[in-house]
Amino acid sequence: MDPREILKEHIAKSASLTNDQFDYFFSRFKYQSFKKGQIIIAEGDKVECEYFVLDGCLKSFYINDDIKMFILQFAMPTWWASDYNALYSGAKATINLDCITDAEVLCLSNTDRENICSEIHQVEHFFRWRTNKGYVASQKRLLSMMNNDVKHRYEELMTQYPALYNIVPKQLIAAYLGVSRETLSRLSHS
Amino acid sequence: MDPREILKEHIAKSASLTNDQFDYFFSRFKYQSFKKGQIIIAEGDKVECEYFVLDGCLKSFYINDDIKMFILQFAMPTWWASDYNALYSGAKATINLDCITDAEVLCLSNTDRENICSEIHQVEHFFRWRTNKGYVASQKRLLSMMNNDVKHRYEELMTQYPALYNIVPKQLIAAYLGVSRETLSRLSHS
DNA sequence: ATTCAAATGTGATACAGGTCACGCAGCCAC
DNA sequence: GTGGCTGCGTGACCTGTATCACATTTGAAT
Repeated sequence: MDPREILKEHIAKSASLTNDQFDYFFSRFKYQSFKKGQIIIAEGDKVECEYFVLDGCLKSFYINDDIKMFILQFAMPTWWASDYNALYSGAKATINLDCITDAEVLCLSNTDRENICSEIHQVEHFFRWRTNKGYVASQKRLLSMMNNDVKHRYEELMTQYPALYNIVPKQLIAAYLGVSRETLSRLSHS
Repeated sequence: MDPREILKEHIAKSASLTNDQFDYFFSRFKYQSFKKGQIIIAEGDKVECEYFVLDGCLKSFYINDDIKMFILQFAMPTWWASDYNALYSGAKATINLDCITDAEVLCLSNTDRENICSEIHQVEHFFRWRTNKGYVASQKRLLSMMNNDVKHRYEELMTQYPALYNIVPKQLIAAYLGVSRETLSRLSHS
């Protein structure tokens, strides 16, 4: 399916745009493709864009002072990713974004998003709903982190996103669950 | 300061409404006051509203099967609170909301919010930005949970919201940080 | 002022998960 | 092929935090 159709179908789930409105909206996106391992946003960068995944898998993550990685999000097709704190506030990136597999994305700048949001009410509606969903998901994950043990969280993740099992190295799954790779390994084999 | 002015000032930070628009917006809110300990949303309830805090302090929390409490949010004046998952999806509440102190709130129904959002573009803009901020804050807290130890998280919380120290029992602070009250107690005294 | 319940402090013990160390298997480059 | 890199499994040991138990303080209600 071509990028235009993927985005159109995605938007249609929560907002109704006329064809002209959608064309205008779509024209603000820039198609980009990346190779496995390529870095899209690095800590310290100025962040100008957010990314809509068409194909492949990205990860957004934080690296702490002990060089330990914590994964915020695996971004699969039709997911959005960026360092939203940096994007909205204009601060330098603290979050990294890179490619777990080869990937194709549509890229939308913060400026363009804000402009379209104020020009087209339904586009603003769409972004409100998208962020709502993200907010609710983030709270759920926070609760799960506090409430459930590693095994439970692992099974939860695998049930919800079975595709990850084949695509994503176990190390990264561990970094998402917030445990060491050793502990995760011991879980699966006992 | 009266409720109308508190809300007006709050909105003005991220959206510009005409006086007429604001009057219409404000007219959708219902003033309510609660006593310390009163329950606003209980698990299993149908959730119709979200709440804008004028005065006092609320907490939203989850109780797991072992009857352990996890606090999602302390809601201070000008903060919003509800079980947003239930509110948006129509599902029964899984989150509870109650009053740590006597409290005054403005209550807005989901239906009214959606109607005003579609009637007044700037109101939709406001709610998009509010949720953005919540989303970013929630991600920050998730990272802090994964990355920092209890002591660090405690100091972070006290630095950011020193008012909590006097208002909120330590037990509840522990439930927010995701540790036992005993561990938190030992921290402060060593 | 007295009483009772809730909140807090503190000791002893148990255990999940972290850390360090090592070995092995797969895979790409040359 | 062979060297080197990355990912994965596993053993031994250590540490932070939970849990249970009980003492003490605080604060609200009468």
